[in-house]
Amino acid sequence: MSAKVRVRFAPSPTGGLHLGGVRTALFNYLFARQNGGDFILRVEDTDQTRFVEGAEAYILDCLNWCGIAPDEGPHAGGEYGPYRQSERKALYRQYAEQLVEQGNAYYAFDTPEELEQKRTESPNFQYGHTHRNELRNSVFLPVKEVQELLEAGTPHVIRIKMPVEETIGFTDMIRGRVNFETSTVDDKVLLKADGMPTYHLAVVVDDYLMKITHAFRGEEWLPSAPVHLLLWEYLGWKNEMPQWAHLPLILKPDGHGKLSKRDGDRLGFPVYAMNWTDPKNGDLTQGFRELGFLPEAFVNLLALLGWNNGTDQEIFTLDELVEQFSIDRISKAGAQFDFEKAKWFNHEWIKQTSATDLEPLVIPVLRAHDIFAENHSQLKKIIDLVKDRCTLLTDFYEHSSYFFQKPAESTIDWPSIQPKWNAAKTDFFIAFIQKTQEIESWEAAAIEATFKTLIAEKGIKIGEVMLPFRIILVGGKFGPAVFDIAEVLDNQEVVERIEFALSILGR
RNA sequence: GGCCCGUUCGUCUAGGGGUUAGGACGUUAGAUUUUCAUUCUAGAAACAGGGGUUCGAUUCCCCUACGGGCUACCA
Repeated sequence: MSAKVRVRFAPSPTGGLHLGGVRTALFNYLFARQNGGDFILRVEDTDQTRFVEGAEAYILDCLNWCGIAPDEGPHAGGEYGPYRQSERKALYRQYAEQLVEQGNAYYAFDTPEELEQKRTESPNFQYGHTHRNELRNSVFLPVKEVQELLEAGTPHVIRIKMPVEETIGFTDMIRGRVNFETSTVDDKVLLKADGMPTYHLAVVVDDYLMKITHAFRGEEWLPSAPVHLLLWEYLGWKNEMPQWAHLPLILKPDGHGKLSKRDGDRLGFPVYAMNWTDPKNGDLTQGFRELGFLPEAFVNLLALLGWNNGTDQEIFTLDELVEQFSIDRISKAGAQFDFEKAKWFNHEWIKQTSATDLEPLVIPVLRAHDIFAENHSQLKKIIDLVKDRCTLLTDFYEHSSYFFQKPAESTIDWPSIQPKWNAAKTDFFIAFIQKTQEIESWEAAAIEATFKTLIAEKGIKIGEVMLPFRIILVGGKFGPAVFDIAEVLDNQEVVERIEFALSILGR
């Protein structure tokens, strides 16, 4: 009864990994870790027409980036493999045949075109008890004819035979009791004509074979639960059925409906965890990672989309989530995704991450703009100086580029200093250049003291030269404390920037 | 259309038979920052509607409305 907890994340390798997918994986991971269980990755690639090259490796990369790598899967092996359903193809047929023998399923020879025809004729057409006695299947056709069709190798599927007038239900860990009338559900295909199982058969067989104890999946699966329920029962595995939790959907930020990749494109935010390039047309879709999100922040914001710990705490580390996660605090209603809030999470995480931890992530951001910061202690100082103003990792470029590159003449905010410029100011800065040579220890406090002493000597107001000084150093009205900037820039660089400005202002 | 799930500020949510219905994002206003951002303080902002049950419902029940999901040989 107290079997080891085993959960699985079972994506289809059909493209980029969506926010909702990562959240499902995350909840699986949290639950497994919390209970000392196993977290399995199972690749549901039963639809050959939708298979996309590279998607599986990409999914794994995403999980690794998030820090929620599975224990078992095609990448890591395990006792319950193979972990790709395409490689398990041979396994499924016997179960489908068993169901046919038991009378819980049947062969159907109708072609997709025939069914399409039916559906256009009557919009509410369902392949179920109301129609199955008029279609080409082993329920309706004489035994002999069925045999002939089978022997002739006629393409066919196996469909579940939904019972009439039965109420079937289960207790969802999030929603409580959910009941269905079996007559309202159609006879789902279990085994396709190509011999591959559909999701319905595969999920039940594999969850059983892989000894899954708890199954997390999106709410969109709730309507097909009765099919799965029946399968567990017909296959004789009812007592081993996992407990289910149907997670609330992640919705579009505007209007309503499930969040999709298109919404991200339309509204200007990522939906995939990492960059994804469609191998068919080469289209690149930007991911959270490349946009400048920290994995800790990404995981944090996903966890809070539909879950909270009942307090005001919003910032959680993965370890804290593992410790505090609980299914009964998952909300029932769908959550609209809010990119502004997502950015807030990232900002918080950047602020609380040390310069040492940030450095390896900032280096590539700068390198993308041909800035090669080789002085590590200087770079860390810069990171500490500007990280409070960076919402995304990529913001480090615009907030620190002036440390590495002299502001270009064309970008300097001359209008803010030129109109009030005068000989006294020129005189002051020339004198300041001299004074900087006497500063023994080039630190913000010493620079400031020298600056202020000189102001007193020259009898000018500090307000008249502070802003010009800043603009001379960084090019505009922005940035951290000006003497901190001067310290990081170093003596010679400060002098050069002042001399350059004077050469323009003195004209 | 049918079936299923859901409904507290614009958004994410806490709460729960009697509360000034709390927090966060965003927003507004002030303060600090001799720059900008950060930060701080304050403000506006919600229980979908109707019936019950009850001394009392936002909270429990029912109905309606609205929203969402599913209704493929896709997952």
